[in-house]
Amino acid sequence: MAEEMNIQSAFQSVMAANQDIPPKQKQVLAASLALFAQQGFANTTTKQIAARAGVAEGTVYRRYKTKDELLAAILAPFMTEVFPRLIKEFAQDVVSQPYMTRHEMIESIVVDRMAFIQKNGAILRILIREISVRKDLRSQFVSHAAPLLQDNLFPVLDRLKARGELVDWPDSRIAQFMIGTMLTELFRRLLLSEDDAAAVSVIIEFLEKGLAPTTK
Amino acid sequence: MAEEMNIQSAFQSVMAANQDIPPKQKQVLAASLALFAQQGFANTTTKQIAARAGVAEGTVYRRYKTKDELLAAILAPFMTEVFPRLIKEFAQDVVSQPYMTRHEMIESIVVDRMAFIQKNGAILRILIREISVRKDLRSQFVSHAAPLLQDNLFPVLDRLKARGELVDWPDSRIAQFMIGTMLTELFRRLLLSEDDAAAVSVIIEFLEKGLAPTTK
Amino acid sequence: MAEEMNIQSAFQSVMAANQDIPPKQKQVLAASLALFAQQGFANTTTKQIAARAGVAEGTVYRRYKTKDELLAAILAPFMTEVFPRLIKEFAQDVVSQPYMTRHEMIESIVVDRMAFIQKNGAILRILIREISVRKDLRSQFVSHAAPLLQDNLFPVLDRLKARGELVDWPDSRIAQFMIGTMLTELFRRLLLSEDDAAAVSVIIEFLEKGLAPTTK
Amino acid sequence: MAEEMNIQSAFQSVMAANQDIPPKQKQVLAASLALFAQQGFANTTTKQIAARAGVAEGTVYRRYKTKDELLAAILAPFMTEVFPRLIKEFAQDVVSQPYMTRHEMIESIVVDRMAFIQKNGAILRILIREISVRKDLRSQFVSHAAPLLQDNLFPVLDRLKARGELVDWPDSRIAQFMIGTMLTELFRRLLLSEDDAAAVSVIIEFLEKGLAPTTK
DNA sequence: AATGAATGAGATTTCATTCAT
DNA sequence: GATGAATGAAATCTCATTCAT
Repeated sequence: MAEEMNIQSAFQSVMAANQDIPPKQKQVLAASLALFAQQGFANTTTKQIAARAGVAEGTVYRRYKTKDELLAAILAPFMTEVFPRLIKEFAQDVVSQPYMTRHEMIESIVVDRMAFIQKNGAILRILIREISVRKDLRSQFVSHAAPLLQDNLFPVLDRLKARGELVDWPDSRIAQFMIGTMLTELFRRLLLSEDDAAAVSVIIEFLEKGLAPTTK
Repeated sequence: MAEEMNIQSAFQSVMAANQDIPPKQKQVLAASLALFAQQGFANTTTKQIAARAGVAEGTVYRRYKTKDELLAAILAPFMTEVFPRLIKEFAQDVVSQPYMTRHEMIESIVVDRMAFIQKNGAILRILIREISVRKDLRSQFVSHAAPLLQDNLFPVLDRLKARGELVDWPDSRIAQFMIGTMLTELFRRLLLSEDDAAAVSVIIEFLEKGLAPTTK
Repeated sequence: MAEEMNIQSAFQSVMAANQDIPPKQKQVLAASLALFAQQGFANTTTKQIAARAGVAEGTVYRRYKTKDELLAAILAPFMTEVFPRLIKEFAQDVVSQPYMTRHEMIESIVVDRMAFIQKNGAILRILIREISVRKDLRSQFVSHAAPLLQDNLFPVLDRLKARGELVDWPDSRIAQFMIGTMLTELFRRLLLSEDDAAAVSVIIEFLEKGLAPTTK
Repeated sequence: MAEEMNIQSAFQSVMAANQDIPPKQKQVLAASLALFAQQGFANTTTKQIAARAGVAEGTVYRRYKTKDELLAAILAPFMTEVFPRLIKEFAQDVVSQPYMTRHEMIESIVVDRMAFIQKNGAILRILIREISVRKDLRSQFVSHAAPLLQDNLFPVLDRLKARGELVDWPDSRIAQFMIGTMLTELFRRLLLSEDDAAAVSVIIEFLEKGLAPTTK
């Protein structure tokens, strides 16, 4: 699937969004990303970041004037570029196939999105944790994501519902189950630290059945 | 349902597990719980806890000698008592009804567990967040939860599988989808800050269909 | 003169304005005052303050959350209490003697104000230096001092002018010369580090002659 | 008055004393001067200087190896050249007119010196502030200025005193009042940010009367 | 038991200065 | 010469923890 090629890892995207950055600054960004994901933002010191990046502590502050800006530099391009692109790419794929079945749609979503999640697990972890802790980030995220879903995912769902391919629940609920189920894989891997290649196909089957229309 | 009555809110459980505590210490515990859930453990200062509890900062330390002990005092009883009881109660219910259908089992699980999640969302949030950041807590949790599920949930799943009531996936995967789906509700509510009374029945239907055996 | 007794040293006033302060906090305030006066605010580190006060560095921040607040704690009571009281006390003295001569007025002003300047040289040095460097402090000072002079000093000057006891210059100019001349003594002492007991009488004579009406 | 033409602005003098300086270094010097005067030396960063000068931060250090040298480059020529020349020029004027009256002398001093103060207010502000904070600068200034006044101003004062044109106070006191009164104008302008063309003549009259011999 | 001032280790941040390009 | 990224020492500030009252 050509689309898959388009999905860049969020880390690369963060870097792309921070073009023309001197190499040491990239190291700082990479170190921050790794440490924030591993230990959490609040538990990571700039000293650790500097050590991991192999730079002096002052260097951490050269481009990003506060630790919070460092977090923003990681999350912002993700929310404003990577995430939107991800959703729009999906929409394009789907719109070009008006007579998609539920299976085709879910497979189309899950395969690419799971690849994305696996590549960008680190940033997603940071995002999820910080969203649950910072009100400002939460509303920023909601105001970014809501219209994206509204405009790109929901019309597709509605069309499928109209054709009797999808259960008749509110779109937000269907999205909750789709996204949530994919994210459980992130959590599973955290706990079991094991990789399961079969995960994708199982998730597809689970969603496909779970979201089938109610048969009375 | 009688069982529901048995499910105490985690906070009450925490308090129960900390019996004979002077009132000020209870206030400290309650304040910590609220603040940890809202802002995260690392972002909460003992000063904030003291203020919220209406006590002096020194008082925070009378019973719990470190901030970490405070976290432990909240999470430990939850993991060692509340959580096990929750699962065992479920097992007892189910074991007494050998010919349960998938629907009955899932309903039996979800109704009570969702009530539990809704009551104890605060502690769960703390637990999930801290588990993702502390390796020790993670292995502690895994070594607690794994046998519990192994001993209580998995036999039930196996029996249902044997009777063709349940899809033939590894138990851990089925548990992942059941627990994960229920937890998505926590996250949904965090983002949308809206309560949906219909959530439970939708989740039941979603799981029931999603976990049905593959029909070929 | 009874009034002289009323003039408290600004340091005592700063302390008075910071009543019920634990002794260590007073030491912090006193150390800050001394060091700011000696080395300037920007050249004084909180480490120096802590060392001079004989406390830990954290103690410096217990009551005053920033170094700037420490400066404010010293200057604010001076501007809002000591300085106004100083001017009002003068006004009361003078108002009770409607037929004062220029000599009497100037003597009445200079004697007490010079005592004040000598006692509070340290704070005045800080105030003058910081005023010349911070725009906010400057306008704060102007908006405090201007009405005070307007209401208390200028009417007295006008009355003397009307009686031909005082040169017919704008009040602000007369104030400039009176205050300025007194302050030159501060600067002289800084440079020569010598005390001249005769200063007061010389200043009185200089002002008395300098501010006499123009004889044509 | 021809002399007035001779008085160059201190900035020009500073520049003159730093002849053969590449243009970028001049910009650095000018930026430093402006910023030190506005914000104080300690509150000005080399980054600000570089930005204001329109050069890179490294360039600030090409000629002046430390920030202190930058201050020295501004103040030194002022103290060693501008200031001495100012006083000597005055002396030459006066010596050539042995029968000067007090009015003539004061006018001769004040007119030119006030022009000087107005032109060089920025440097004077820096000088005064730093003198009050640095002991080395203070003694340097005293050892420079004292003999200059001793040799050039004091003989003139003595001659006038001998002729009964001037009050019989110590020369240092008379100098204090003359210089101090002129400097009050600097401070007045800082506070009121208004220019008063009449200032010079009022100051002359004030000094002339204030320094008149005591009449008994 | 409770208080809250004090502590000091350590975190964040600043900035004069250096140095490779 | 000029640049600006990098440095690291030192400054400001935070906060879990202790302790005298």
